[in-house]
Amino acid sequence: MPEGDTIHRLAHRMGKDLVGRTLTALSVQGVGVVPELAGASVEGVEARGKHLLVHFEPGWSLRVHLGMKGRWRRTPAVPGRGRYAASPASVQITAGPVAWTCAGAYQAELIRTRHLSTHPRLSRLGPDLLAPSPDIAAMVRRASFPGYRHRAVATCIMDQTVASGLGNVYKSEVLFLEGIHPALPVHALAEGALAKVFDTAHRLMRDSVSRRRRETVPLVLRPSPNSPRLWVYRREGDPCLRCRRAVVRIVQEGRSTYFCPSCQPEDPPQADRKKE
DNA sequence: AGACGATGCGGAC
DNA sequence: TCCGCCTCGTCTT
Repeated sequence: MPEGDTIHRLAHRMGKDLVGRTLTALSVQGVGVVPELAGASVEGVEARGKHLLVHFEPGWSLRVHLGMKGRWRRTPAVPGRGRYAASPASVQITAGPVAWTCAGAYQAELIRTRHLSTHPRLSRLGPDLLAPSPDIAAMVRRASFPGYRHRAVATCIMDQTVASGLGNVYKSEVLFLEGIHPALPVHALAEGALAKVFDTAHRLMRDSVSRRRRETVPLVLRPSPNSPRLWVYRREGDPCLRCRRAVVRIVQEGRSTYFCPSCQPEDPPQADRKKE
């Protein structure tokens, strides 16, 4: 489930495995052999939004974006007998006793580390919601750009150039926790509401990374082990965990959004409703 | 066994 | 705003 929390969790695990080690082998689909990388050491593993970066010692970096279907697996390094050789891996990093193998990545490329700051994808990303203390004011500013203010808040907070790392699951969960109807345009929100949305997103995703599990409903509110771990996501027709009213699913720009019509009213009294 | 839908993204319209 | 991606887990026949 690759949203930002998944990628940051992965970067942490991969970093513990690889940082300081020497490459035994590296293959990136569609990329020829880079002679400089033979025997290179891994300097760092980093997540930026939904992008994973692996930095190598002679000034090269690997950038991988999983898209919806990509997956990483940690496997024992078995020389000459890749377990996943049948389905060509997007990426395989082998160092010492372990290999990290990625299948089905949306994008994978090797680039010069010094070119990262001008990379067409990376340079457009909004501040990372999983930074230790994310620049929320900058996110709010980006969401208020002309042309963005009239978009539905749900669509806006998923835009990776506004804030990076948030995906379709947290989109619904965060708006539920903030009591905001997903179809409201950004300009209709109460003062400070958007900043609270991003702050809540930061805390939810940070907790997911540290707990190694994506769950937004606190344990004390879950009577049985089978109780839902998410407030509204993928719970269409099921009772809202707060008010028991049926959760609704709408499609916004081709993506499902789940919300509770009672807890997230379309006409919140606190909203600034001035006409434009 | 087959249908369906999904966590994301960009290109076409 | 819609669709394709050719992948994979889950649900239905």
